[in-house]
Amino acid sequence: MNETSGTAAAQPTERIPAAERREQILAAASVVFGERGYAGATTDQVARAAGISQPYVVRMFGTKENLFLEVLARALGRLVAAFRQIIAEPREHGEDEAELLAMRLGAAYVDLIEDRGILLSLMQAFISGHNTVVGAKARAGFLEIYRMLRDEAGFPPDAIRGFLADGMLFNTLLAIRLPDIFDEDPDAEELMRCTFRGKLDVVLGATAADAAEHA
Amino acid sequence: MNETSGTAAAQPTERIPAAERREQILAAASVVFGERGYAGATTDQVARAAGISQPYVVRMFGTKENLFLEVLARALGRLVAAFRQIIAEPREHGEDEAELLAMRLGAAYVDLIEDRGILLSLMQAFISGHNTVVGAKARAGFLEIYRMLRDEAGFPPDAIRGFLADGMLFNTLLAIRLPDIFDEDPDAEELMRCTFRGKLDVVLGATAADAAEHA
DNA sequence: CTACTTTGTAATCATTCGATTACAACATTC
DNA sequence: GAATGTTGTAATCGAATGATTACAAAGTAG
Repeated sequence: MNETSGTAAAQPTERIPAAERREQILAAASVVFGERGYAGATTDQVARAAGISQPYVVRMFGTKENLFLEVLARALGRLVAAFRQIIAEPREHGEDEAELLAMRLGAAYVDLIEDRGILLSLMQAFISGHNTVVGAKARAGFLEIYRMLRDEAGFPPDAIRGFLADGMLFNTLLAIRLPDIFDEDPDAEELMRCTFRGKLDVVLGATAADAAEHA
Repeated sequence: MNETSGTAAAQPTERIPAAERREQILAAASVVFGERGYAGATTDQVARAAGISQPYVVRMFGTKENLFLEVLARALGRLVAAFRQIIAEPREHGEDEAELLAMRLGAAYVDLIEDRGILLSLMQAFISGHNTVVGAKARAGFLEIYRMLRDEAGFPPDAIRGFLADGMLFNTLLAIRLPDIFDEDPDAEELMRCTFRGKLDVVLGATAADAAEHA
């Protein structure tokens, strides 16, 4: 259960209320699961990212699967909350009302990348459909988003499809780490630019900050 | 290295030329990796799906990582071949020429689901960007598709984004196994229908055949 | 028939990893 | 200042898994 500890100082670990520690672990687990997937991540990696010992992670969440389910629920909660806030905002009615709302929701979605791990762990859950329990939660979560777009945002079917499709492409380009090869292949940046338009700076800012954090 | 063997008869395993056996393993691995991901799949599961022993899989491909890389290359090859064939087809020029080509490519993409595992293992590779060697191949593969749409199909940026986005949503709904809950939640079918339009029958046919095969 | 190559498996090894146990340090209450 | 609860870790266990080894059976060449 070892792993070469990074340069981060291994302080004697201060005592912290369980609720607060819980959120720390969930935040760390979001990043780790988002990067490596459910099966690819280890509880030890999560523990190290959270600055605590591996047994503590397991005891607090029972099982690794349970931890992942909570990460998924947390990510879904953040996403839904962000969307609902946009939808609830007062907006003037017009012919392009739906289009404007879609733009705002899209911007909110892109901004979610700042909360490192949210979108990636969501995506990791989405492709775990084969897993009985994780898959069920992922399907339910996806449908919740669908219903929100349909009922609360009032999107017509084509708008829903277009919005979800853009989101999945966003997630994929994020997961595949296209910015990592901007130097080697200019097409990588071109594809990112053609996908994100003006919002590319936000994405690059977040991924660059993450890369620096990793170094 | 055990696992409850299915009802499939465990024949004494006939001797088969290495090249043929190799393709069998790759086909089986496509399905297994597509369902469970790179980290989630085991070489033993691949071996059982191919009807041979686990050591043989490892010896033929060296490592699990190598096997996954070959699965990825094979999937990418099939996709590129299918696209190139459509692009090479003679077509009359008109104002909606690009749109028609996009429709045909989209149909070809959906049809790829028949070759079980191709699209899912591709998607699994796309979200493995964190893995150094797999991630590099996945990025290169994605960019190859991008270049094909841009240079060979002659798509404008917006068409590329739309096409790729639809494809990623397709992959995601496929991976999340939405058809599994058509009975429980009618919204699941509604979302599938809003995404695939007329092509839903093709998708359902393929996934149903796969489900029956699993039973 | 004998030697050699190809195709395949059984047995097993070393590692990894999730989980458990036992215990320690700190805080709180009475 | 005991007693009790909270927060945390070290040590370790058992199962899973990728990989290796040794071996067998079938084909092929001479």
